[in-house]
Amino acid sequence: MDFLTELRSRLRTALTSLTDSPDSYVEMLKLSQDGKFGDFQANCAMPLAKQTKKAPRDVATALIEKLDVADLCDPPEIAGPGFINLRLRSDRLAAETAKLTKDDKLGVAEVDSPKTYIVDFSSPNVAKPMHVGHLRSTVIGNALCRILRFLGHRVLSDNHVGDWGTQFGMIIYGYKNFRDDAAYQRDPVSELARLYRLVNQLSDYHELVANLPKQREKLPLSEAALVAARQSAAANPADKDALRLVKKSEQELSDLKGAIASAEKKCQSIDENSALKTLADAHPKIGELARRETAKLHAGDVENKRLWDEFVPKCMLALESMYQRFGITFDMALGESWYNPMLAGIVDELKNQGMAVVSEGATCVFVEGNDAPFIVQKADGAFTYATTDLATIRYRVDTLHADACLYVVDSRQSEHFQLLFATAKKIGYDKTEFRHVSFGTVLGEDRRPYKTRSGDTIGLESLLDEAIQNARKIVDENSSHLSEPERANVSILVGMGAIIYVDLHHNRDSDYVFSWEKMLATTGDTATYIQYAYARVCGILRKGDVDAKQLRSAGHSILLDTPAERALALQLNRFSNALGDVAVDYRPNLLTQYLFETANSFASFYNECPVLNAEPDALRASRLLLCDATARILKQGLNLLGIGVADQM
RNA sequence: GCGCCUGUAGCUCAGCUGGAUAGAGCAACGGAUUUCUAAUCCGUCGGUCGGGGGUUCGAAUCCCUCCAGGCGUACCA
Repeated sequence: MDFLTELRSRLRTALTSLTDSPDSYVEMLKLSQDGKFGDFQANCAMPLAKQTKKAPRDVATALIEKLDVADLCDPPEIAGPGFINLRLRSDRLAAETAKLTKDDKLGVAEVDSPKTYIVDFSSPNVAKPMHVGHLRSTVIGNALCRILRFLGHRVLSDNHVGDWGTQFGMIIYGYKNFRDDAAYQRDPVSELARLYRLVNQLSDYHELVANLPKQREKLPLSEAALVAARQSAAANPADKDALRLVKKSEQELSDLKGAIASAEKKCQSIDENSALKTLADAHPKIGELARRETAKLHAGDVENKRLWDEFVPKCMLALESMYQRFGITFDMALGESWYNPMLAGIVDELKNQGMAVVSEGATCVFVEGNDAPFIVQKADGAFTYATTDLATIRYRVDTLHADACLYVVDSRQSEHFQLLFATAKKIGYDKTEFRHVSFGTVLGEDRRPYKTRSGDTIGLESLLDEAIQNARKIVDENSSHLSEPERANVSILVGMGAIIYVDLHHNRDSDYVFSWEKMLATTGDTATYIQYAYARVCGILRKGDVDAKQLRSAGHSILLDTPAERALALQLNRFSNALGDVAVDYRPNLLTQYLFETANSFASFYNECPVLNAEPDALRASRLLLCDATARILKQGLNLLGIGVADQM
């Protein structure tokens, strides 16, 4: 039973005579932060006392009188300034735990009013191989889908792949000019990726070469500005603004120097490579020409459309193999191209309604409070991802009847989503929950975005391979009792689990530092720890030759006479609540935390309470039931995160 | 310039719709195994929650301000 939710509902009833707005007070009933304060604590008497100008302890006393929890808790106690401490009755906790051990859904009730969620995640660019930057979106989005679905919602996962943008023009241009037919026959996707990188690099080169003189001209100006700022600050040491100006000038100068150095380095790498240099010289307008290929594709050019039709399925197939490794399937993968036919209509509508105006040649929506425009059509007539995203909203709400649309996307795009949602609301989509489920960057040990030493982004494929290889070493050290195929299987589970868990266990808002050492640590708060706990439970059930189905249906009672058993039982009953917490603000880290605590409770129990040798039989049966329920919750919980388990490891 | 985010133990991070002595993991140190997997458990050490003001009976949490860092900011997505 979800005791927290039940107790809150009881508290709500008790509060009705004391306040008209019980909601915020009900929330103040939470898990105790310390076992000596009982299992739950209600902190609402103090603020309520302030409102009514009474003594907090008197309010607490009055509240307790109204609070009907005698069937659930020992008599409530008032402590300190007016905390109400609640401790569950052991008989009730035991009875509810017994019920949970027999429940297929492990005490998780389906939500009263299911919603239709569209979860937009992963969304790689088909032109480029997936890299570490796609990891978080993929992993967080998948976890949210599974959790919301388990709670009883209708969930549609959508891979909104980038298959229509500027990058496609680069591929087409590269294919027409630089392709290696043999390589394309052998491995089309790698060849296309190579062509993309090449065109991108050459086009960058020309842009940098064109801009370098301007930047170099700025250098003396920036230096002079710094000197002037320093002089002014020296003349007025107390002037804070002057000091600030010095810092700012220093920053700007250093940024400028950095930009020039980085540009020079990039140009140099081309200049020194005669083959690349020859190509660069032969294609001086490559950037513009690639953009033109995109425009032709969008305009329906037969040849480009044919190439697009040829490339996209190959790319999608390659992506598919990646998702298979994660065990992810999408309900749909409607890429940008799918919305193409609707874009002109969207812009027309915005114009007709007077919401979009032409500014500096581009068609824009201006949202109050934002200086930057939301550009729905560029000066050259091309549509942008803003247009596509509006069309997507229209489809998701009008056709798919979404109650909520989640976008699991990098936090750097927050401004885009703010404008997108504001615009959607303006055109009438004001009943749907739109939510940018944002997340931070994966950093390297140097606190810069995670890259290889040479500065390339790290491919996801090789990252996963490396994780599994590293896991294999650990498995070999620890599991001499397993056969070769078993070890290989466990290595995959441990390696993949490590990557997924590390990502999910951080608060999604924060950046995190990627570290192999921490991730694959065999101790502490890791996937491995939880997987191991699961395997240990399985070991007990296997060794005892326990028929789980029979065990569950035999009608055994649960006995909770030791602290370890009681703590574990309480923890098992929290599963439902933990999942609910995830759904409130789309935070999977609350589930990783719960699972770690559960595995931890089990480990203590395991240490203190013998199971197979327990006597009498009633105690043995009770402990076996706790083991079985623990295993099921750990397995189900990890499964909701996209992480697998093995019975032995 | 404007906007968003971040700053918590030596390290990596939770906690942030205000509540009791600020929590984990790692690292360090000390214990536990004739008993179901020691990839384990128990304990110790460790923090003026970036600084300063304010609101409050009560602030890591809310407000103001300063400092430090990251990101975004008109035709890439």
